Amino acid sequence: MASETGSPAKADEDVRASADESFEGVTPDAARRLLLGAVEAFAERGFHATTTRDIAGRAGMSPAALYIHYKTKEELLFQISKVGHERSVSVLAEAADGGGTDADRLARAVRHFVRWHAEHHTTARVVQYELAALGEEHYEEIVELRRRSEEILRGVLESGDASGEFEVADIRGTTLAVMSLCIDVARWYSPKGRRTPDEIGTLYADLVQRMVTSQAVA
Amino acid sequence: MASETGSPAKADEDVRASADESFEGVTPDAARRLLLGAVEAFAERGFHATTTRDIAGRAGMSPAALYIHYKTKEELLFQISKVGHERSVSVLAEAADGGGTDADRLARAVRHFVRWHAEHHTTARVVQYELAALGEEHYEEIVELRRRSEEILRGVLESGDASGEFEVADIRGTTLAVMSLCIDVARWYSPKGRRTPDEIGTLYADLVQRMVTSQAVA
DNA sequence: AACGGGGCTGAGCAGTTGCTTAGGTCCCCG
DNA sequence: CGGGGACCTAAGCAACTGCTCAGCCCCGTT
Repeated sequence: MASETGSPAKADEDVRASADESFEGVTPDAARRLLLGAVEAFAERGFHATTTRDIAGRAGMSPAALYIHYKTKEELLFQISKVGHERSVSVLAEAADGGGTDADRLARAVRHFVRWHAEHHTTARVVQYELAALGEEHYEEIVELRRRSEEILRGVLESGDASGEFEVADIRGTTLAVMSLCIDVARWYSPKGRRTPDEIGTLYADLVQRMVTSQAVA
Repeated sequence: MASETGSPAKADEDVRASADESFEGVTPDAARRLLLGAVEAFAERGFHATTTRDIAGRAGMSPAALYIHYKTKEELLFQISKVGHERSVSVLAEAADGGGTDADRLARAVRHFVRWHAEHHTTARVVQYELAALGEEHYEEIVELRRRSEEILRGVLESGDASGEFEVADIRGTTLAVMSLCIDVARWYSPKGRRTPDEIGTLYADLVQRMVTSQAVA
């Protein structure tokens, strides 16, 4: 907020810290700066309330420069969504694929997934809450990625349930609930809060663990 | 776990029922129609992507008519947010205040809160995800209401933890998690889905129950 | 019948939006 | 040296935005 006339040399570390290293590979440099500016702006104000002038300004460029690197404003959102989703899916997949019991895999998956949503809450907010602004084709492509993360999680629950390690009455519903829990972190997390991303991840992993474990009957 | 059936299927068969009976008291009629139109539009496209012309159109009126009943578009959002929050807080409070063990109170609270978010998902979506578009003063007022619902839930957890009925390591964190779970229902729920609001409420109440209960040590 | 006022509309204003276009600068290649 | 492509800007267009205003209709009161 309040950086309309900010010095161009300014918040490079700021942007990098809050807005992600996931876009490191994007070239040329100007295209990456535009992406980072867009992530920031979309997360702060939402897609529709963000102007192309704002995005270009954050990247230290004129409004017209945006259209050299991206066809439309929506394509900018799509790139963010795509890269962000790919990143989060791969975080989840890696955690769930590791060895150990199904309980281990589940705990690791939740912890890492949550941690990603907290650490990259700026990107995650855009990724999770601005989907509706995507064009139809782009939307379909993203939905496919989301299906993947749901399937990964469901796979762990099914495996644990089949082996008797878990006791889950409604696997699909529980999967959805766990996803909700993790995703919603991006909505409320603030680096100023009292908990670190890792602490939240650990807490949530524990809560989820309890959700799927059979209870001592009172 | 008293049976609190109430009327069997008091669901209004009106198609508009999805858009809420919470605004029944709003008069005159035109003002209410505008509110309902705004809820629909905001839920579909988001506040910033919705035009005053769209809202007025849904209410069957000319764009200018909106300004007879509301000062700005933002005030429309504020009214929706306020009424919606008041409604959801009162649903939560009523459920948590009822008798029974703390486990009963918690289960009832989650079930009713979730059910509200599913049944009134259109309103809930606006209420929960469009806050950022509110003006500063209005925003503060709404945040206060949200604090209330968090406190109600935390109260139940604290009570159950103190009495030994629950075993919660991190009460604030768990409160937040439960709130997340319930609220996020509004984001993904669709009446076309395979689950009824009541089924989701019951499932979630069970999941939360497990979250706060001490585990059988394997 | 005359009045008055709330409810509503058609027309439109000033400002903003996403995006385009014509032209400039730089640097790499021959 | 000169040509060409990548990159960027200033200026601006057409469309749309939230919102206003003069005036019309309708209805209960006098």
